[in-house]
Amino acid sequence: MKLYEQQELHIYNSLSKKKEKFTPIHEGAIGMYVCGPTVYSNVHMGNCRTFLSFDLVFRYFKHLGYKVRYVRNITDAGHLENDGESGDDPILKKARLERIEPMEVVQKYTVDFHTTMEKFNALPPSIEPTATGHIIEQIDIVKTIISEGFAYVKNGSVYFDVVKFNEAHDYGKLSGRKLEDMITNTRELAAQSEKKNPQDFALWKKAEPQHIMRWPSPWSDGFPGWHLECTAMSTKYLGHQFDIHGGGMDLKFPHHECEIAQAEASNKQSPVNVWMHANMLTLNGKKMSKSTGNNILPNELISGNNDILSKAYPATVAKFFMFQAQYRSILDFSDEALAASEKGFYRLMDSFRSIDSISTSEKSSFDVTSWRQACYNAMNDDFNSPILIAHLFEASKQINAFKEGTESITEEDLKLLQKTMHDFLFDVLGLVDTTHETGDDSSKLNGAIELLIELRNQARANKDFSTSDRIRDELQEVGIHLKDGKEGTTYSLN
RNA sequence: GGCAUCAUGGCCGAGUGGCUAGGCAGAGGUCUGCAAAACCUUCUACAGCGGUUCGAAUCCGCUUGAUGCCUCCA
Repeated sequence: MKLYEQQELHIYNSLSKKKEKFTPIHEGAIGMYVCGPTVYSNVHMGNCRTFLSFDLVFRYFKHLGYKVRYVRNITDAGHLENDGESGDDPILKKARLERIEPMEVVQKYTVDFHTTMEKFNALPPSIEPTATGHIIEQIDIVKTIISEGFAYVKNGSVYFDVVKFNEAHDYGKLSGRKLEDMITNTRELAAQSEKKNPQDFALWKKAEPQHIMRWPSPWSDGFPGWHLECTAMSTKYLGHQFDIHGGGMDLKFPHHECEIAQAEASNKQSPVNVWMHANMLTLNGKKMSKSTGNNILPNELISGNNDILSKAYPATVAKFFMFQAQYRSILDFSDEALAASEKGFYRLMDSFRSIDSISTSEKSSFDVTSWRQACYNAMNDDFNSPILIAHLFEASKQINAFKEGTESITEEDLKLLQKTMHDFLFDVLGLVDTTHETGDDSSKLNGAIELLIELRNQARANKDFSTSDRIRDELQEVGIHLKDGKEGTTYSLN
């Protein structure tokens, strides 16, 4: 029996604005699409939060025993800085700036994205398609939408006719907007427009002569509109209708609204059962943003080389910090909050590691089975990782009590406790126990410190406290902290 | 301006119509040669004003404030 048959998962659906019981279209298998990055600059922590939120979702599905096809695209063309009217492609802009090929820009930041995701111990998706690799599929969809009567050609560009679409469909159902309101509240158009209505969006754009990213099409040499790639690639790899589509909250409108319109116009059916939106990571109370510069990069976090944080933090600590908030809540990134999470994280890891030293009893005074189900209940309730983490801390407290002997546990229960903690800490949350990373160098260091600890303890036994304190204090100065416990002295770095 | 969302204790953050969230910090204690660490115990709450209800921080309305989207961003 698969785990998912025992656990009832509920997911908040942005489309219905409710938590719904989750049932995949095909039993035991899930198709999930998540909007990936536009690769014209380094991903910042805000971008990472979204991808880590969906990494949690992916990991939990897998943990439950589902077969998951997780598609996350790389946008390497077609994403204009405004509305597909007169804007620049940020990739082209960057290429001009750095005097390199657009595809060199794409390559550079795709690699950065991948190494960053690895640092956060995020699993790679099952398929990671690129927009430029699916031009033919995108052209096909444009053709279909034109033949269905929901798009028009103007000067070699093709636009989606939102007003026409809205006559038979509901444009705005995802983001809770009404087309009439949008038309009423339209801002003044700055330039002459090829569009019938400002709400229309580009499916295909004719390239200006200097625009070097271009592909032939029936309408012009040009490039696809931004919203189109996700429709093309999700349809190709997941079908006309699939289980989950995710992305950042900021993509809800217009991007995801347009995706729905494109899919309904070309396939005559709503493409996605459950829409999930991860909320923003803010800095100084404002959304992290590439364009305004209000952001912090993963490397700046890990190296400590930044003006925002007082010290360097491991990637996994930042991940733990983010999972202490639910993915649908806005989370503010601050030194104070991160430091608080870091202490808790190490405490949790320490207690997990100490499970091995617990001696077991005939009887358990702690109900491991119901605690374990409480952990699942937390995740089953729309991936509520903060509640899950609260339960893990509760286990941590119990572990200490087992060691003290104030509570007891059987061998069988202890094994279940250990397995459950391991499953959630490492498989589901995808955390990394940084204190376990020891190479050859550190084992040499370890030997040296062990010797100093021994010398210090001898001095203490001889009541030669000036020597013992000197060892302790001078090690402290170089960043080695000695900790005297009941079972001897241990140490921690920095 | 339009449409949304949110407002919880010193800080970060869950949750809920009546029952302890959790973490960090603070306070007290255990341990210790001292200190640190570790562990135990513990205080402070639900923006304001009305309403519904036996009962609301939780539901409804208004006010105030913040944020997001409406133009590129996860």
